[in-house]
Amino acid sequence: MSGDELLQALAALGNPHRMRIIAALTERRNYVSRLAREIGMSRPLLHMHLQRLEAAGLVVGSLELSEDGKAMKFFEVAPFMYELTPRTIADAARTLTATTDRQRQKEEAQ
Amino acid sequence: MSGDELLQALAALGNPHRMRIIAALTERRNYVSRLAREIGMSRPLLHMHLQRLEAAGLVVGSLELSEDGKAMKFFEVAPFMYELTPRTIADAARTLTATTDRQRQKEEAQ
DNA sequence: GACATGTGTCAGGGTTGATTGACAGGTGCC
DNA sequence: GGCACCTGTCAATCAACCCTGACACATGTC
Repeated sequence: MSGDELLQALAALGNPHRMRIIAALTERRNYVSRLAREIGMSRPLLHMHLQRLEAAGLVVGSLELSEDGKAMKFFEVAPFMYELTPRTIADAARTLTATTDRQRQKEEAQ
Repeated sequence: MSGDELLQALAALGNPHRMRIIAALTERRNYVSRLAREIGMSRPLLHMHLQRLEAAGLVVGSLELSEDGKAMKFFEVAPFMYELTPRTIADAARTLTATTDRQRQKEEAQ
């Protein structure tokens, strides 16, 4: 596992809304509109958070067609297991390629 | 461990600079100015990141006096161990008290 | 006194993230 | 056609985060 991957996962999990989304999807897979109603979040906002979680590989979504022909995007949690200790963080930091935009700007300016 | 505590730790670790800080302090304890030089970061910026890490309980700092009388703040990593799985995240989410500022604003407005 | 080292903090500006409301498109049903 | 449900995205706004430069204070040395 690369440091960038762990970084993305940690950044995605470090948000109360996204933690609650993981909790909700752990109980059962769900589609966007219903999940938004259940956890009391606007649909565009939930959509954004799900994108971040999916980009981090923590949830997976699949567009399915219900029996009555409606398109419904179902999400479920991806099985993951990260062990966080000073050691694992240090190892991951060594493989970090992610330079911040600010650093990139500086390098390009030279 | 409370959900808020885990949330703060994850938010603190989900940043490349802070991951590198953890990595550097894992090798040896260090004081702020020297650490800033070694990892190529401005001292005020490092100071801010160290504050966040300390607030999350991931590092501990102690103000010591060197032999020549100068005050030096040493930091070292605190031993921690978090196991991240859908289950642990879901459990932590259940004990979350952290409402976002936006939510707090709404509640106060009612 | 000037200089080097260490500490901390502050205001300002730039970038990213969070959030909402409105819009577009699709299907099936009455 | 109108309504109910589903999907997506967009602009605009506000908060949060990130970052720098400059300041103030302390100590020891030349």
